[in-house]
Amino acid sequence: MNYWLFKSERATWSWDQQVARGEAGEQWDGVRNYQARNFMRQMQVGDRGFFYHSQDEKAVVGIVEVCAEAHPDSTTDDPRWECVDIKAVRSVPTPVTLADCKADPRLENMVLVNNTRLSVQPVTPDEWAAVCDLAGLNAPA
DNA sequence: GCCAACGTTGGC
DNA sequence: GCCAACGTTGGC
Repeated sequence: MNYWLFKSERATWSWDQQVARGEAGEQWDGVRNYQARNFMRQMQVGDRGFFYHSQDEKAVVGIVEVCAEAHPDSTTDDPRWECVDIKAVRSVPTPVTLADCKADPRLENMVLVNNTRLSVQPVTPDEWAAVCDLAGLNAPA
């Protein structure tokens, strides 16, 4: 199983909206970036991810699970763009802010810290465990 | 609201 | 195939 991080502006698609979709999940559409798309193509059902609010909150607020592998993005006719579906697993007890990540030496190489503009990115198992720790989860989700 | 970083586009 | 111009993202 692999770990990922999904960024969203709350005004565009919020964690509350994601949670409201329940088990059905929602397609992670609108990505128009090759790097981000390529990561989505690597995803498998059951992979886990962090849900991150960019711009205003700048924090990891929830855990999601991939529930459908990459398929054409229905929001465009352009065949280049694909997306996966994700569903909410749980909210985190304590949101982990970008500042928290920058301050933690375990996360100094995290993509979130070093490539601010990438909206879908991989997370290493060690980083996953460290962020879960900061989020107040006793065991990695 | 500004600006830095970065990706994409298009002219040559 | 290079590179300048431009647009977008996202932190501050």
